[in-house]
Amino acid sequence: MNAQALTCSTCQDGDPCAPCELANPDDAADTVSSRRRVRRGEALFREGDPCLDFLAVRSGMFKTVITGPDGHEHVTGFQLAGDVLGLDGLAQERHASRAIALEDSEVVVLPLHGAGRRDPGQLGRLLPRLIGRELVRKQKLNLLLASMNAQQRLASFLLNLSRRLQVRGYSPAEFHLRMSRADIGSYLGLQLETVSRTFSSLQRRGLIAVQTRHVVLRDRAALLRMFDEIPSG
Amino acid sequence: MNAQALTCSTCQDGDPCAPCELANPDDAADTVSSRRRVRRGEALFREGDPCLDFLAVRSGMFKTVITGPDGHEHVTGFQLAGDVLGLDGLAQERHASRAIALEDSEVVVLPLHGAGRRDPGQLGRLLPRLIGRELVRKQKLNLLLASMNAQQRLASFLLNLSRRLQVRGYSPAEFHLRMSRADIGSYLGLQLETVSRTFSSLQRRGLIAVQTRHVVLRDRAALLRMFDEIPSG
DNA sequence: CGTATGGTTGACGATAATCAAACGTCGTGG
DNA sequence: CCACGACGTTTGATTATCGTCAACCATACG
Repeated sequence: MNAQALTCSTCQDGDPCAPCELANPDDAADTVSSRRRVRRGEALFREGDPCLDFLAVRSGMFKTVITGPDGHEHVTGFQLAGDVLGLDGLAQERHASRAIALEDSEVVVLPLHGAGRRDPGQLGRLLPRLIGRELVRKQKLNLLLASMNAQQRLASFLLNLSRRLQVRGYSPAEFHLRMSRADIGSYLGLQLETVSRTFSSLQRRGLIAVQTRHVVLRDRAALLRMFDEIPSG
Repeated sequence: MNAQALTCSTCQDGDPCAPCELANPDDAADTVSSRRRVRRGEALFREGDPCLDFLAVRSGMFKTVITGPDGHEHVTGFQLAGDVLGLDGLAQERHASRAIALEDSEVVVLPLHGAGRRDPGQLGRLLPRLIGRELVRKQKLNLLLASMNAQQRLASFLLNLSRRLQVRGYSPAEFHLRMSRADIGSYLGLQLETVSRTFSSLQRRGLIAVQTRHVVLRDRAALLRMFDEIPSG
């Protein structure tokens, strides 16, 4: 009944909520151990790599990918500047996913066991909260994958991206997609052709304007209304 | 290419992996603050409830549920004895989901800020690992929801449940489902009719035997082989 | 005994997957 | 500079899977 219960202050719509994790990645760690540049297409880490620290995106954008039992690849998320990467590595102290830069990017390495356990620092205190958010987000993505149609999924994706860009000071109405249709499809559980068709459909209906990777959100209200459907129960 | 990279030692198949979290919930906390009994159908906590501690199942079984933007409910997981509940509440110090007992159950309350921050105790040191696992599990569920068909989803579900029961000393080949077809469907992103049909189909093929909620896994190898499909790429 | 809840099965239709072709863009090398 | 090839995108035609609607059964419970 109470749909609001699940939405945080910046998240009134029905999509996986991912606001800026760390306002300024540099501030988060007491000691920024190091930085690293990653070129477009390169992997920041891979499945099985030891995970002794984790990473915050300073600039650029990443996708995280896991490999299914049949060898098929699946995109589990997209990370913008300020987002934290590699939290799933906490389970085994080995990364469970692969992170690939979608453009030339820079990351900050945040040591997990930094200054010892006595003072976990800002970061240590933040950690449960960060992971909690990640968990909530994945849960919402589960909901999306389990119960939404193609249009709702794509609308959700665009609104989510829009909000995250807005938080970072970019235009929420007009932006450039850094990922391919195949990446979006993998993330949303759709084939790339379906993603393309759904883009076209939303454009015909006047809700957005698309030209390959350039997107304009024309009717945000209508996009939000796509989640008001009558409950099937 | 390397599908093994994602599977832990007790998890060779392609399903969301959820082994026993805490061998003995009583041991985990330095001080078990309290216990609580919950009757079948009752909620242990609800969305928005303050989340100051979290909970481990001592006996029985739970389902966790979130509510979508359209008011539609979605099952996010099932928790057996030893599993931890309420980790998604760490994000906001308020629960993001609702936990409902599928049978008369008992839980242990584990204080988050127990004996102060100086010594977080076993539990404190375990926490990142626990949440990490949860994250990995949700990620695998995402993969399932995004890329598997009905038969694979149900097979995955049954194999997962089987392994978790085995770890707890029950028969991995024959068990009783505590949740309804609707619950399974919600969890797997299928309609309850499809769940029912898929059960029947697996039975016709000789892979399982089902009678309402009683399940026998007849051909585990064949169930596992369902994930060897040729990658579509 | 009757009602309610949950499960099975059938018929049908809709949505998205698949297969296929054509087009645009970008980067490289002739 | 232009030509070529690789890659990504769009669109069409067709198919398959799953969702929807509906009827019917089984079991549990008051």
